[in-house]
Formats: sequence, C-alpha cells, structure tokens
Amino acid sequence: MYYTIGEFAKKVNISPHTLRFYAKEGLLPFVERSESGIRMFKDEDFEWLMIIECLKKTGMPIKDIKTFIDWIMEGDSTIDKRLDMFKKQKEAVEKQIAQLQETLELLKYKCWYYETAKNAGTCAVHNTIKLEDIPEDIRLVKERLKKIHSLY
Amino acid sequence: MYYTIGEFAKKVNISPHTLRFYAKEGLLPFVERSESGIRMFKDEDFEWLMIIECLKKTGMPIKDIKTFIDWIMEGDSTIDKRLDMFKKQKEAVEKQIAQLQETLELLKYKCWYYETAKNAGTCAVHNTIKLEDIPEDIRLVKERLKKIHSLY
DNA sequence: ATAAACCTGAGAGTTAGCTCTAAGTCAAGA
DNA sequence: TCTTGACTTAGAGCTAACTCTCAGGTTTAT
Repeated sequence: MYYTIGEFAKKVNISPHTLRFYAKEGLLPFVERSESGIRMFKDEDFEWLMIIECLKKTGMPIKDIKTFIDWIMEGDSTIDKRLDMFKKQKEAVEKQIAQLQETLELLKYKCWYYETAKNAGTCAVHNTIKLEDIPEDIRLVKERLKKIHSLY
Repeated sequence: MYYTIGEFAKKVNISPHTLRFYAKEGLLPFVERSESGIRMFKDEDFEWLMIIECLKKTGMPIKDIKTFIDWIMEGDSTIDKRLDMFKKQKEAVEKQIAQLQETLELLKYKCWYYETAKNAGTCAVHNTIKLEDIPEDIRLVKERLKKIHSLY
C-alpha cells in the first residue's frame, strides 16, 4: 500500500509543501520513489513522522533531527549516540516543563490579582490589601516574586 | 535611582540591543527619558520586565504583549480585558504542559528502547522481545502509540 | 579639553521554519 | 486523446524575534 505525497499529507496532517521541505532538509531519506520520480510513502513511514514530530515538539532544530535520522539509517553502530540523544532530550523537556510550571504559578497569581481588582473596580485595592486576605498559595508566589526582585 | 540602558540590561540579563528593540515595538512606554533623550530605567521597571518575560515564556507574540502593556497604561477601565487575557494564557500554558508530558512519555519509551538495544548490541532485539519483558509503564506508552498509528 | 565609553535612531542582516510560485511532468477518468 | 488535477524541483517570499552596523550625540574621567 503506497501513498502519494498528498494522501500521506492528509494522513499525518502536515501539508505537502512542508513534507517536501522536510525532504529537502534530509528528514525523509527513507521515502521510496516511483520510476518517474514520484514519492511513494508507506504505512510504516507514519512511525518515522511520529518520531520527527516528537523531536520537533521538544524544540529540537531540524538540522539535529536530520543528524538523528541519519544515525538510524546508519544502523546498529549508532545505538549509543541515539540513546545519549534521547537522554539529553528527555532532560531538556523535563526542564521545559519545570519552567512552564513556574510561569503557570505567575499566571495564577495574576489571575487572582485581576479577579480581586475586578471585584474592587480598581487595581488600587492591592495597595491596601492585608496579607491575611491573600490565599495561601497566592501569597507564596507573591513572596517568591519579591525575592527574585530583590536579588538584583 | 536611575539606570542607563546598559546598566539595566545587566540587571535584567537582556542585551541593550534587545531592550531597544522592545522599546521600538512599544513594549516599554513607561521608561522615562533625560532631557537629552537618554532612557532612564527605574527599579520598578524591573517588574514590568518580569511580566514581559513571563508572557514571552508562554509563547505570546510581542504584538499581543504590547496590547496588554497598552491596557495597563490605560488604567482600571481595562481590568476585565487583562483578566481574560491571563485566564486564556493560563489555559494555554496548561495545554503546553500536558503536551510536553505526552512528549516526555514517548522520550522515556525511546530511552528504554535504546537501553535495551544497547545491551543486546542490536535494535533487532525488539522484533523478538516478549510483552512480559517490557516494564509496565513502558508497555502502556507502547500501546498508546500503536493506537494512534491505527487511527489513520 | 579630550579621549574613551556609552548613548541615540534608522535601518540592514540573520536564522528558523515554513509557505508559496512557476514551469514543467505525470496519471487517471470521460 | 484530452482534460484535469496532482506530482516534480528550484527558488523566491514571509514572519518573528532578534542582532548588528552606522553615523552621530552625550557623559565621564583624567
């Protein structure tokens, strides 16, 4: 069962333009061609695209993804490199999640800040608010922010 | 206490070039100027930069950040808009975290895959591996991936 | 007073990752 | 056979977010 680039594009939900761009960048060395030069995608190519998508989601640049694809094409001699790469990428994503969770805390604080301001009709309410009227979790974020500020 | 752009750049760890770029994009309407036109940053401007940084980390484009800064400059009449914006941004970040956690699962699977291949000396080991030799958590990811694949 | 270091805005250049156009080739249905 | 739509490559264009260069003005320390 073979697919043209247009059919495969629908399957993986990536435009044919983008698939050709990936091919040009060397991300799809596994794709077969017909005699007349037309790309023939297979079902198993779907798995390759899943790996590519996964690495893209980690923020890895296309050049580095190409390096990794080339390692796979090279065979078992590159297993160590591939393992190292995934370990590093795993750590990178763990850091990204931690970073986003910090950002989320600040956003939660800001939501509370504007909920309170909305109820009072003015942001000025935050000049007179008492510490004990601030919810526990919000107060912690507020104090963390102050600390960062005073570091500089 | 006023800072020149160079001094402030060090404080917030952003290059003077980038700060001028932000100013040009309208992100720093609160920065005062000396008679001769030189920017005079204040301690409290640090907080503005913290908000800008926070929104940038959520992936918000500079134009949208400018809209938000303009709302703050407009005063209390824009509190509702600002609250809505933060609520949406909070949801967006929660989705990003969920997405990264899925990606992390796949990376963990790949780490296990290559650890196993490394021990065996070949990726071919995965053609003959028994289900019961796959750790519980890894097996779950593997099955989830299969399901996604068969959807198409 | 003068050199060094820093400031200014305008605008050019860079990078990544698409996204599209053009000119031509190929394949399937009426 | 002919039309229509999808395929091909090369290469141009686009957007975001910087990043840097330039020519000129300002500040500060000797």
